[in-house]
Amino acid sequence: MSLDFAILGFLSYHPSTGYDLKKMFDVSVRHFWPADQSQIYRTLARLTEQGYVEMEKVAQEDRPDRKVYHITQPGLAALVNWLGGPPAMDEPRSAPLVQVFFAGKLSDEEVLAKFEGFAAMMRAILAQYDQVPAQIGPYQQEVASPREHFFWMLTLENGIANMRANLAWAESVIERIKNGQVPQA
Amino acid sequence: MSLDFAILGFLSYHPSTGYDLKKMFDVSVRHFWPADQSQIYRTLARLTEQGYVEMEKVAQEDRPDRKVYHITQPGLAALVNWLGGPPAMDEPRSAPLVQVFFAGKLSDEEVLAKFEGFAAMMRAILAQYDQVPAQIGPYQQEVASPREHFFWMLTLENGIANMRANLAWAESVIERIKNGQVPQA
DNA sequence: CTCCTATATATGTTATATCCTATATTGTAT
DNA sequence: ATACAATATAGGATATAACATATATAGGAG
Repeated sequence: MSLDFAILGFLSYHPSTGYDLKKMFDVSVRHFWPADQSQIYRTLARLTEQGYVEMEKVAQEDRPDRKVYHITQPGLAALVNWLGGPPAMDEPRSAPLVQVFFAGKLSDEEVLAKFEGFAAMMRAILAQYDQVPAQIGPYQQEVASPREHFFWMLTLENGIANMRANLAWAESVIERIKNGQVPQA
Repeated sequence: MSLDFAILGFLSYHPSTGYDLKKMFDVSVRHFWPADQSQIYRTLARLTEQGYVEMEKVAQEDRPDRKVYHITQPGLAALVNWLGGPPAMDEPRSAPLVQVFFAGKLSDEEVLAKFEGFAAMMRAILAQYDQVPAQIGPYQQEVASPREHFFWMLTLENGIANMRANLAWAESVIERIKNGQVPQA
């Protein structure tokens, strides 16, 4: 469902092709809503059926025709309705936490390696976040007002805040393992 | 995939029925890996085909037979292999952040209401977390060593740390809205 | 006396998502 | 000379999940 609205959101900035949308996804919302290329095309087809978007073929020499999608009035209404509606709730799914939950099965050495792996992953993600502003820079000028940009940056702030909390947690666990504060079986 | 290992993990404590598993899920890992009842039964069927679990029918008077599943040697090996393997990575999906990303379409009043909704949700989740230790208490005695209990509590710690970071973020946004620090269109 | 909850399992349908592959052409790098 | 990346779209297969419903019985609340 959120994919539908994310696509409508991007189309509300300006008309785009599936290919364009994929690129925009990959530099912006991918960090909290990754989208497969084939999924974008299929969703575009469905949104067309629902009357939320319309398509115009733009012929090109040499390359396949571009199918440029634009949002319709009902589409814009649906988008604003969802945005202004109740806060979206989602069931969190975290495979890493499942590993932690049952990590008592492992030895202290294995657990230490696991948490050091987590910490490394989290640092890598924080490093990726650092590059986001530069990546969305081009789109910012082309597409967004300062107001829109502000909200884009809020999602980044949220990602950073969460990842820092996760890293601090992982580091505290590493400390406890090293200090022998983990109960033995 | 994680559901498979979560089920194997619980069965590694002691044999259980699908019904038992559902109850254990709902008081423990639900906060980071919710599982549908029908999904548990289907996964149990698949794990049986794979030879990771085996089932024994226990006849009961008056009620349907219990199908008690226990983990096999290959199942335990697969579990430990996954736990000790590379850190599980998962693509995060956050519908609320999609709403934030496109929230520039809304008025300041609507945005304020939205973030106050978020903050209320987060406080409710933190309140739920407070009750988790009491909920898993019974299982703790019956099933887990202090070592296992330690790792259970680590997942709770992680949830609390993340949710506090989220709440601080939401509150800081609310402040900025109230102080007129949000750029206008 | 009726309704709800608990115990216990299972299927059908739909939605969603992932992965792989196919098609077609141009430009760039090795 | 050849391979790879970019532009552009799309379908098949598979996996996962969500939601509703079905079966069957006992016990307690109102």
